[in-house]
Amino acid sequence: MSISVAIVEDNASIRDGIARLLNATPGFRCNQKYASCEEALQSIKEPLPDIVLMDIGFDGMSGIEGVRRLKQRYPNLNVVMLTVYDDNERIFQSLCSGASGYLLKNSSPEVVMAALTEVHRGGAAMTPSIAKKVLSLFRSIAPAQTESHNLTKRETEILEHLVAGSSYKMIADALNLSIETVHTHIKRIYGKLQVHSKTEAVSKALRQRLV
Amino acid sequence: MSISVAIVEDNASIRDGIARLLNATPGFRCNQKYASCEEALQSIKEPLPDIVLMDIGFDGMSGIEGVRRLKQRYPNLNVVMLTVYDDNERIFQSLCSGASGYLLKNSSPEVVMAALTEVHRGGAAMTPSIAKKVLSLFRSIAPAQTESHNLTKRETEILEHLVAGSSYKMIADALNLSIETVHTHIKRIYGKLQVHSKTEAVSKALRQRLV
DNA sequence: CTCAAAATCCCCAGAATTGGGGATTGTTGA
DNA sequence: TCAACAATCCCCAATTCTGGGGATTTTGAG
Repeated sequence: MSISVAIVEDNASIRDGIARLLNATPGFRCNQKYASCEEALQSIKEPLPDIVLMDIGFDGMSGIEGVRRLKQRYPNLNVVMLTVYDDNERIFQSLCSGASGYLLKNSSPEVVMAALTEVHRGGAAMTPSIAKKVLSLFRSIAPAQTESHNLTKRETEILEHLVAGSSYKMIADALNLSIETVHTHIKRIYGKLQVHSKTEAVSKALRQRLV
Repeated sequence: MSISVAIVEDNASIRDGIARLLNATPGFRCNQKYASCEEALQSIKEPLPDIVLMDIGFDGMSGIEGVRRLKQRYPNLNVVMLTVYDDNERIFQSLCSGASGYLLKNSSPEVVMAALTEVHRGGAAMTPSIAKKVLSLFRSIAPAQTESHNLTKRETEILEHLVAGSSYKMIADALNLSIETVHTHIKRIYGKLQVHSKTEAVSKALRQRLV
């Protein structure tokens, strides 16, 4: 079965060009074309396309807002941005809104096709220059280095349950332990993390990526 | 001028295989091979290679620590990880340590060569499955989401104190409120976040970047 | 001004958490 | 082999939370 692609792009000649290209390429097909996000949000429905190719620069709703709403309605839908913008803000917003890829319009048709194939396989695709910026953004927002608290396996396991919001009793049931054992483990966790409550432990665990 | 590549890889046959492959490919050359990070850090010097291909799984210093030190000494050096590991933690640490790419060892030689070319051009390279994880990590550490559970200002403030690990009493003292007021606010927060304990609230707050 | 929402405060009772104490059984590395 | 450590379980008392009820005062938008 070929990969079905929907296009959201306001420029008619670009839109039709891509559609023609897709339909002329074995393994791809395109039978959904939209000139705006509003139109796409209104008209798109089951059966969903495998991938939506989304422009960003629209007059009305931006492509970024479009991705957000599409992903909200169809969380498993793959959306790939195809745009001329390569500024950090748009990249950042697009990816945070759930885009599975970010391609520049100067990419060759082969690169775009390859990217669509990869996304369809469950991967993500970015042109190298975008990837570079993503890594740079990544580092800029990365949290502080995690220090080691050498928690034991059991302690880590219990900490995960704490993060999930479980009570002593729920943890005991889930792990087939007595509540007192859970109590003991948690006391040790508190000692190692230097905290005095579940909330502090959860906060520290999440912030320092212990779980 | 061809792209010069240094290899850091403990398995001799893999190491030599990649070197031979590079030297047999027009546009590439490899005349620096190291079996450990220690060796690489000691022996590598001007003129630097264009790219270092770095394994992760070493007996001594890990490849991640290796990248960190290499980038510390030569900030402009491009390091690309080439490894079998695809867990979030190693990916995260590698990229934060300054790697310009992350490839899996099951990648075809063509893909590796293409990636090296892109990195040499100033881009970054990841296999699609890694890119997917990077985007997922990216979202998980991204700053504040505007999407909210419409907590009021006071409620958000109190939620922050909960995340900091404060008890009702500590919050009351910090904000000059009665404990009962704190109690009331927290009850409302629980309702809005759909949780039933401080731990759950903290976990949700941190995961959804509400604070 | 007026009304709804936000913010403040109070009581109660059952449940949960915290921090002490202690103990036993395996496992494991020196 | 033996000490260190992980993992398991128990008791107690003080404190803290949680989930129900209320209630009043401020504040902000229309």
